[in-house]
Amino acid sequence: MCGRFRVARSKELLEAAFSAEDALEEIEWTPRYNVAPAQDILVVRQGSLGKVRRLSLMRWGLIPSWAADPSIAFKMINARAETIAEKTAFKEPFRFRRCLVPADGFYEWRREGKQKLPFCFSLLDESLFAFAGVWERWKGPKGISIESCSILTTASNELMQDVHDRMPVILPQDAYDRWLDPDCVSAPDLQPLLKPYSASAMRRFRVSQRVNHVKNDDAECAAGIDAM
DNA sequence: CCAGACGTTGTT
DNA sequence: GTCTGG
DNA sequence: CCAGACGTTGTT
DNA sequence: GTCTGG
Repeated sequence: MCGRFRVARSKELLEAAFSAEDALEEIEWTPRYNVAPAQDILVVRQGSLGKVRRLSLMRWGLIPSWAADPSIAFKMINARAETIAEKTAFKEPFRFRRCLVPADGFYEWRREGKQKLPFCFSLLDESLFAFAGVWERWKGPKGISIESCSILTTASNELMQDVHDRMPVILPQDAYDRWLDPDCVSAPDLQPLLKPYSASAMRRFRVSQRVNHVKNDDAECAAGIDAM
C-alpha cells in the first residue's frame, strides 16, 4: 500500500515537470520528505476545455460526497486498482475525477517484532514520478467544501515483495495523457494503465526510523542507512 | 419498496 | 448519491 | 502509514 | 483493540 511519501521538489519544478500551472498563484508549498494521510498534497488535474493542466492542493484521504463527516477519510487513503471501477465510493471519481500525485519516493515498513523498519522506494535515477490518483469534493455544513484524493494501489513488484504485497500505482509518462483526459470515461481503456511499475527501474534502501514520526519532515528522513 | 452500506491494510 | 440486500 | 489517545461531571 | 490526528 502507500501511506507515506516524499515530494522533495519546489512548486516551480513540479509545474515545469507536469506542464501544470498554479493558475491563481496561491499555493504555498515547500519540498516535503514525509507526507502523511490527512495532509494537503499537490495534485495535477486536467480540464476538458483546452486540456489545461492545473496544480492544486488537496487533502489526502478521499471523503465521498455523501459522507456524513470527513472522518471516513482515514480509511480511504488508497483505492485498489482491481476493484476501483465497481466500488461505490470510487466509481465516479474513477470515471470523472482522476489526477496525478507527484512524488519522488515512498515509504513502506517491515515489521520485525515490535520494530517497524522503514524502507524508501524511488526510481533508479531519483527522478520525479506520479502516482495515479482520484479525487472528490465533499460539501459539509456551513458551506464547508473539501477536496480530497486517494492514491491507487496494485500488486507489488519483485523489489517490494518481501516488504509488502501491495504498492502504489506509478504511471509512466506516456500514460499521463489518457489518465488525465476527462473525456475518457471507459474503465477498459484506463485499467490497463494500472499495473505494477517495473522493478528494474526502481531502487530501495533502508531509512532511519525518524520517518516513523510525522513531525520529522526533513532530508534526513530520506537518507539511506546501511542496515538492510 | 426501505434500510443500510459505501474502504484498505494487516493480522488472526 | 447510488447500489445491494431483504 | 505510524503515534498516541482512549472519559465524564462539575468546578475553577 | 480501535479510532483519531498528523
